Amino acid sequence: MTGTQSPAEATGPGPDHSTGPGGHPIRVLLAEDQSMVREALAALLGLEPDIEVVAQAARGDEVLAAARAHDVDVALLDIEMPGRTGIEAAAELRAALPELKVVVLTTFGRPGYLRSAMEAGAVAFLVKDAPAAQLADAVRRVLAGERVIDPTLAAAALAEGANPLTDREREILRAAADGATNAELAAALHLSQGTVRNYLSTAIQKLAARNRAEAVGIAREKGWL
Amino acid sequence: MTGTQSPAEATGPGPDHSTGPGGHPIRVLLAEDQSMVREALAALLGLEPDIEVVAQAARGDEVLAAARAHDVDVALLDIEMPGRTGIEAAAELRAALPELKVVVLTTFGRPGYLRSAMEAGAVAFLVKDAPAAQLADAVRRVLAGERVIDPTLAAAALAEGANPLTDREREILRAAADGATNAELAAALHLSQGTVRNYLSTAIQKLAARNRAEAVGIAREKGWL
DNA sequence: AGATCGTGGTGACAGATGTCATGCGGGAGG
DNA sequence: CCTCCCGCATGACATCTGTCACCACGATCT
Repeated sequence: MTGTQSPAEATGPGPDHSTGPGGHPIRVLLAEDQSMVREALAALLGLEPDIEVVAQAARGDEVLAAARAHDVDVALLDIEMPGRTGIEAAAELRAALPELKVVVLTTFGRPGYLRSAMEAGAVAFLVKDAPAAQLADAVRRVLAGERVIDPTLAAAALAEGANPLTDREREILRAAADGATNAELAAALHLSQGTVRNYLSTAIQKLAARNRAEAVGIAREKGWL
Repeated sequence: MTGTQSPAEATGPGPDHSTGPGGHPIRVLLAEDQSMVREALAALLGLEPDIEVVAQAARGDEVLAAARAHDVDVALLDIEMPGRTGIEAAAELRAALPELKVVVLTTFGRPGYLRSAMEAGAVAFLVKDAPAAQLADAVRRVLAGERVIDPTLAAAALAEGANPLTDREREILRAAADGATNAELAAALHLSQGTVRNYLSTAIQKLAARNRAEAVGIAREKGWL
């Protein structure tokens, strides 16, 4: 199925070839920090006659400007990016360009991510280990007004329930993630050591962990960090 | 801000690297667990007239069989894969098919990974946030007998020095990574609790960490885990 | 033969961590 | 109004963790 020609550059002068649903090719913004992956995805989408990658971003904080500059129909956002996460960028896009359809694309199918993405205004959520064909498919479907979400993940997200951690607990757990001691956490967050230990203790119990390290692992896995 | 210049393509008056050993297109095996990324990379390589992706693998333990079945010239291996890491798969390939050129491709430019990859017989080491053009380029160059390594990373790998941890220390640190307690580690590894603590203590000191959590983080970052 | 190193162990000790009871003040909601 | 919950704090207590000294065996190297 890789019998296509046209090695034209993705960001190059787009000749109007075959038409998409709206009459013009679908204009896509692709945001992903790893260039090799980003350009590979662009190549993949470039094989579709009705899709055109008109802009690329390597950082979350470049997304909004790029979307504005290129009159984009659909934005494909990776979550893990420097500058701003794809989720934050999605929220920004929704505020500034409500017409734009946002697809969140991620390595980790964490239920908490799905939840946050939907709350940030995304209309599709794809994991990178889904078949590649789903990517172009999702682009077309969101433009048609559909939402695209892996049903398994959706079920998992509902089953998990919401994040049980309070803001403070999450903040402290995040700060503790890289091995800081209680004293350092207390200093960094302007709290007493006892308070830090209390928050950590309740977080550990809420997550059914046996110590802070496991708590960090669980929270991370569920996308609650 | 990846200013990729020199998009020189194979049709130009360059060196004679437009075909594989027998005059046929270069036969490539692509191993990467995330289908979307794998198929996207395949699409990218498919744009090159002298390269053909003849086999794909989604798991490390499928690599050898796939390479054998398709008479492959170059194997492109991701490191993080289920079943077997790309590094382990590289060692396996060198033992079974010494002619085959192995390119290791990874998300994380950890010096320890580079070192392990080279020891496992890889002849090229690419990070996924390098420009996409380097991928096809590396494939051609390894087939021509060159080694392809990012000089910055090579310098970092030399500067880091070798992994200071003994086998046992690494094993215990790895087991401790997800929050197990000393008692659990002792039980799992058939050691006494005191021994576990001794090993952990020396590992913490070797890595200049302040506790096991930080030690795990440092070891992971350097690719020593 | 002696020195070194990795592995495995013990005992002791200080300090870090996790738990619990308890207190206070403020905001949200019945 | 009163209660519940969150943020913040303290003190006390038990356990876990990290460090240190010291021992023993086998392999390796000089």
